[in-house]
Amino acid sequence: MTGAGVNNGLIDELRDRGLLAQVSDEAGLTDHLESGSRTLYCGFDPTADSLHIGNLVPLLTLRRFQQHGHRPILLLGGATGLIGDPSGRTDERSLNQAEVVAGWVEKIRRQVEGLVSFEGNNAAIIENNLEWTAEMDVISFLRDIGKYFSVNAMIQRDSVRDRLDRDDQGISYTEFSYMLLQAMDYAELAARHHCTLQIGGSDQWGNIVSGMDLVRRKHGGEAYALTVPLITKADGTKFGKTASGAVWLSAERTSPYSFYQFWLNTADADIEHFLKVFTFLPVTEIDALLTQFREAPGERLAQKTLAAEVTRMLHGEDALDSACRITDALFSGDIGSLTEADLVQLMQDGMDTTAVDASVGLLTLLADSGLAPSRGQARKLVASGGVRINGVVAEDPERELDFSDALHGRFYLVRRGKKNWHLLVRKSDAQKA
RNA sequence: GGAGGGGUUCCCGAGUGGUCAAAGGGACCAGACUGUAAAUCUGAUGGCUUAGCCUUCGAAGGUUCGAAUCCUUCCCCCUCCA
Repeated sequence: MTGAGVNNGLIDELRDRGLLAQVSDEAGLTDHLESGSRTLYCGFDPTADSLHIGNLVPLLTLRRFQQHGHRPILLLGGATGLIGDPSGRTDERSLNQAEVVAGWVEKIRRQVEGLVSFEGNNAAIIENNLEWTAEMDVISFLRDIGKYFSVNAMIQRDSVRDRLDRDDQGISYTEFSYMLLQAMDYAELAARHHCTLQIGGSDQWGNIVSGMDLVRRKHGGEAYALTVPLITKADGTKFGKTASGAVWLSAERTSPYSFYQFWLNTADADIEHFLKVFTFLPVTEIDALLTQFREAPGERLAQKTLAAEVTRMLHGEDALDSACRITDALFSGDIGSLTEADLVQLMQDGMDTTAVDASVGLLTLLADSGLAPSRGQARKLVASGGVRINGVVAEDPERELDFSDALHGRFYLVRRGKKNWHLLVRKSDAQKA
């Protein structure tokens, strides 16, 4: 990764992995990439304090470019995040406070730092577009940037036209201007770092092309655009969502265990696709793995490999170990074999935990822990046999959990359905642990 | 501006005075089967101190023993004409 040599065949590899949605000039870009170490960028707007797994696709694509000898720039949208990208949105966004967005930028910065290398000749760079937009005055913006854009062309963009065509939604001038800001980023990075390629999700095509045009017009420079597909699932449901919401990259929002479980639950129909997109295993190795997997699908070797690879990459070896440990403990079916240390470990490894002083009613616990939406629902859940305490189906909804029959005298492992767990621990011991 | 149509529980959508916490479908949840998969089958899906009670059908009032259903005003959406 640190070498000067540039590997060829990157574009072909991206295509093999299903990572190529659109390219502005494939032959030209291929030559460009194979004739030297280039600089490319991808922008990430802070819309929350963490990125989610949808962002992983362009993020890992940057990493692939870096492995092929190119220099990636991670552009954090400290400015664009204040405006709101209309792409793919059917409604106007509400604006976030500037201080809040600035805080998000910092958190996201720390997140992306682990995914690309900052060593060597093609060390990654992190930029924040607030740097060159915050001080810009309106007149300069309109004269130096705005002059290059035709409103006639802008309103033809899908992201804008979708909103203009709607009867119930318009688009504000604020969001309409978004593509100018993004285009300006490309031009700025071209000037600062000789950046010649912007990548992004396929919904970004319009914005990226705008930037490419601006670079060419303003600087007469070389500029390319490439997008990766939005990830879809074979069953048509939205990728990246679970019952408890989006899957985040931050360990605070989505624990490494939950993250591991998300990948482990990948459908057979999606597994090849996901292995190619989300791991760095060579395609030949993935093919061999799939052959083995298809001989014994029940072993779910492919899912386990995917989950391990991605979890290790994002959260590290230790987090992967603990995720595997929790998984083994919970799904081996033998709760009674867990040692006290194992249970303490579960708690430390991020399992949802409630600590109480003495005793708590089962319904109250189910409702308060979020395992059930309400006491009434909890009651029905118990009636349908969907709740287990320490591995045993709970039959009495009025049951009091008073630790008389707790694991090691202080733990209750409560399970809803197959995959939803909650740990109840006696409070004095929770502090000690 | 004129003429019509409409806003129902997470979504779509039935319901035109009591038998309505509201058909049906989807989604989601649980159970069975399985591989912590898919498909399939079964059940559940407003809240609660759950054989009962309380709160919901755009909003606020009103009629009535009783309203999602009738009346009044208001808000919002759609279609056609100008």
